[in-house]
Amino acid sequence: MKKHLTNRDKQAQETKRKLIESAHQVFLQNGFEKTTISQIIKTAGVGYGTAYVYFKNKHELFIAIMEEVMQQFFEVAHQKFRPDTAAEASSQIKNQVREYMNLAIQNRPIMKVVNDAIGSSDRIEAEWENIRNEFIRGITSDINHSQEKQLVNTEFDPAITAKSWYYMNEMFMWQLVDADDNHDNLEHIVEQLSLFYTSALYNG
Amino acid sequence: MKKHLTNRDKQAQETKRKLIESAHQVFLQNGFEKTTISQIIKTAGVGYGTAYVYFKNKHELFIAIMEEVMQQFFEVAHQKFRPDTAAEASSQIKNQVREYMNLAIQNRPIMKVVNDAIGSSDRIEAEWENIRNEFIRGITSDINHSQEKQLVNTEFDPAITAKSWYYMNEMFMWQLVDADDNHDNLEHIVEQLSLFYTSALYNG
DNA sequence: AATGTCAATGACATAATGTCAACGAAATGA
DNA sequence: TCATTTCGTTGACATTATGTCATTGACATT
Repeated sequence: MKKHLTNRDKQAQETKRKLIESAHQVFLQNGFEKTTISQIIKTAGVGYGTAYVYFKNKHELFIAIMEEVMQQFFEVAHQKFRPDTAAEASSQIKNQVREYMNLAIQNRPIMKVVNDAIGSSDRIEAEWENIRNEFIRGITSDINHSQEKQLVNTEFDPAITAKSWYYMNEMFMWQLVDADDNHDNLEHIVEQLSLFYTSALYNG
Repeated sequence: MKKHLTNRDKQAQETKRKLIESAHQVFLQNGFEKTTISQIIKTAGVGYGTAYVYFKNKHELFIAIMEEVMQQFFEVAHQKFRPDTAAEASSQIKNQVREYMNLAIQNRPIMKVVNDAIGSSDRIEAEWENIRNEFIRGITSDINHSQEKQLVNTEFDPAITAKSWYYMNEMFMWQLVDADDNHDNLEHIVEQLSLFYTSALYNG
């Protein structure tokens, strides 16, 4: 049974911190694939085996780095919206899309690496899948409520419609992350995506 | 200057064919990542270096295998539709979606590997990007025509709308490829996707 | 002070890639 | 027919990365 943090414990924490920080730096510089454990431990100034004391492999190390951004996405995902009119829906949807895209753009460097990493590792892809499902769950619930309020036609299957809508957004998000010149057309994309969605569900 | 195929040439052709065939088999069995050159050449019964005579690396070898399926997708992509009424549009869209999904399902084993491979290789991703762009180009042109015929509101940006619509479809396609139990709900998905799209664009 | 614990280490075994000098059978031509 | 050239084929090699593990020694405990 341990009571207080010993110096040894602090030292260990510090080593882990150095590893994460160095990994972050190296991942941003070289991308996911090209980054090696050797580069990371060299930057951190620790021995090779040390990395494996704290992380099972490169993927787990990267997931530790992803966590911060992931958290931000979860927060956006949890913002439910409960419009009472079609006009309200339109405006709220537009805001949520804008937040989602801005979040990605503001974290562009790390999001680029995340994009790499998703392709390279089932483990990391599963991690992103969590975010995706969180969004889809939220949207599904939103559609259900809108249907109960007679704002949306009940012939729409909430789960499938939610997926469709989320996928549209995610693909554009990755595209914004990739490109470097999207400050001008971001708002246009937000408008068009929202128009598509609200035209389908909240008109008619 | 060569005139006729020498025996040597035929032998070389045969070696290349054996490599492609063996690679196909091994890729289906082990997926893209886990397949190694050693496994392929062992199955083909040729020497290690031989693989590198015909293919720069594993990726290029896989692209040779993808080509057949790619061709089929290009064919579906090139089917333009030019509806004169909203009802016609709805029915034609539904058919095209169904064809796209069926094509993927019928080639499920290799499409699973393609999905792996896209994540693992920029070269292969670029190859798939060609198909994607071909679809998007076609859809964009379709929307333009529908707008000229006053079937679709001109506030829709054809390029962005086309991308949104295509992305929706592609994501569901990959999902159908992944899962094994989609014979029952395929038609439901087709209905819902088409409903989403036609509700947004062709209703008013 | 003696003993136990555990963070840290780097050499090793393993595995995959891409290259290349050399082999030898087929093609050429005299 | 035989000598010479061409070129498809080969596997050993150098290279590079991964994950493991026995060992070490500084720190904690008694």
